[in-house]
Amino acid sequence: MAGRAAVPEVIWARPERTGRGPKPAFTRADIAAAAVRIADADGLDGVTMRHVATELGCGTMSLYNYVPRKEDLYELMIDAVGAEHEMFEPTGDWRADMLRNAEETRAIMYRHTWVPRLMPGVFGFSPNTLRYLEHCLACLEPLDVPAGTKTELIALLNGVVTTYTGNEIATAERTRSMPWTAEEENAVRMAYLGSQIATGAYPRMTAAFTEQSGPVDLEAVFRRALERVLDAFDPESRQSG
Amino acid sequence: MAGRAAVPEVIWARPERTGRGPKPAFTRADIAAAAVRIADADGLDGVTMRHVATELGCGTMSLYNYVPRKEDLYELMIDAVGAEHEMFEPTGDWRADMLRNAEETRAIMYRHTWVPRLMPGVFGFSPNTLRYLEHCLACLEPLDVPAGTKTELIALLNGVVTTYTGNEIATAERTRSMPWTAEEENAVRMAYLGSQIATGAYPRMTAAFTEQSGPVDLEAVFRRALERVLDAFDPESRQSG
DNA sequence: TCCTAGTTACGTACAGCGTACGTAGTGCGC
DNA sequence: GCGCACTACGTACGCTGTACGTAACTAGGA
Repeated sequence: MAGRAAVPEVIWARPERTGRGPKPAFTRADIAAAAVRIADADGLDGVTMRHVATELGCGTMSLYNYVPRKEDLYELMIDAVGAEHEMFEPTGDWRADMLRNAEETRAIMYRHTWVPRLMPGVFGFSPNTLRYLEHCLACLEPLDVPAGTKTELIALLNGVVTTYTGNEIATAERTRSMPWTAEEENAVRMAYLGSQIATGAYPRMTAAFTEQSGPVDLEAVFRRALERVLDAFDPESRQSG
Repeated sequence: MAGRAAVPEVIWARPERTGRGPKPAFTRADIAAAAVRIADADGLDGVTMRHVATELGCGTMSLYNYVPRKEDLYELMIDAVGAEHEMFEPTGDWRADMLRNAEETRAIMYRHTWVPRLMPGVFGFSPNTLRYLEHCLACLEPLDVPAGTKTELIALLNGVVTTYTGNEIATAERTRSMPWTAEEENAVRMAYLGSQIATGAYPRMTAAFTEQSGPVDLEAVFRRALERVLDAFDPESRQSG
C-alpha cells in the first residue's frame, strides 16, 4: 500500500467546498459554463486550461484547484448540457416518449457540436446523466420487459443518436480550422469516390450509388434508424409485421 | 480564385511515386505498418510524427513527404487493419454472414484497440474500406430490400459494433498511462454510483441495478444488440414475432 | 483569542506536440 | 547534360497539459 498512488475520486464525490481556507472565487457551474461557452464558440479544441482560465479571469493554474484533471472539466461540461434535457411527464406511449428523448439529444448535440466527441470517453455518472437515465426509465414504464432490457434499449438508442449525429457534425465541422469549406472538401472526396466506382471494381456499390438520385436526407436516415431500433424492442411491431 | 488555398487531395488519390527525384525510402505500407506497430504497443497517443519517424529510421520532417497531415497517417492505419477483414464467400444466409462480419470487426478492434477511437473521424474511402463495403453488399444479396436500405443496415450495424466495442475498450484502456489499474478506477466509480443510488433519488435505477446479480456479460450484451438490429431489417423475424 | 493547518491563487518551467520553413542533395524527363 | 521536381532533415515556433514552489488567506481547535 505504502507509496501507491491513490485512485482519484470521481469529481462529483469531491465536495465543492471543504470549509477551510479562502472562499473559492468560482463555483463548478461557473467553470462549466465558461468551458461550454468557449467550446460553442471555438470548438472543443479551443477548450484549453489557459483559455478557460482567461475566460474566468484567473490564472491558469488556479483552475486546477477546482478541476484536478482536464478530463474532469469535460465531465463538468457534459453535465452542464445534460441540464438542457427536458424531463417531461411520460405520456404512457413509450415509443413516442423515447423518440422525443432521442430528438432532444440530437438537438442538444447540434446546439453543442462538441458533445458527440466527448460522449464515448466521458460516460461518467454525473448528476444530470443520472437524472436523464431515470427519466428514460420512467418513459419505459409501460413497456413490459425486464429492467435489464430497458437499460439495453436506452444504451442502444443513445449510441445510435450519438453515432449518427456525431458523424453528421464531424463532416460539417472537420474544416473549422482549415482554409477551405466543408462543401469543397466533400466535393473532393466525392469526386474521388466517383473515380473509384467508375473503375468498375465495386459493382454492387455502383448499383447502390446510381440508384439514389439527389442528396441524402440525413434527417430522414436518422429517423429511420431510430424507428428500426425501437421496432426491435417493440412486441407490437414484431407481431404485426 | 487567386490566392485561395487549394483543397488537399484525398491521400489515396495521391500517387505514391511521381517519377521525378530520388527514390522514396519507404512505401505507404511501410509507414502504415510502423504506425500500427506503435499504436498496438503504446496506444494511439504514442503515434506521434516523431515516434513514427524514429521507428522508420528517418527524420521527423521526412515523414511529411509521404503523409501531408497527421490525419492522413490515421487514414493509412485504418486502411492497413482493414486488410485483416476476411472477405469470405457469402453463404446465402445474410444474417449469419453479417453477424460474422460484425464479430470479425469486433475482433480486429480488440487486436488493435485504437481503431474505435479513429473510426468516427476517419470515414474515408480507403481501398480496403471500399472492398469491405462491397463484401457486405455481396453478403446482403439474398436480402430483398432496396439497395439504400442495405447501406443503411451496414451503417447501423457498423455503428453499433464500433460503439459497443469502443466503449468496452475505452473503459479498459483509460488507465493505460495512469498509475492505477482499470479495476481500481472502476471500483471507485461503482462505489460512487452505489452511494448515489443509495440516496433513493433514482428509484427506477435502484430497481434495475438490484435486479441484476453478478457482473455484466459484455459479450452477451453485444450479441443481443446485434440480433436486435438484424431483427429490425429481417422480414422473416418481424412476421413470426 | 490566537495559532496553525489546509486552501486558494498563480508565476515559472518543462517536456512534448504538429508542422512551417529553409537548405542541401538526388536523379528522372526533356 | 541541364534543370527542376522531388527527397531528406535540422531548426524553430507556438501551442499543449500540468508539476512544483511560494505567498496570501481563513476556519477550526486550543
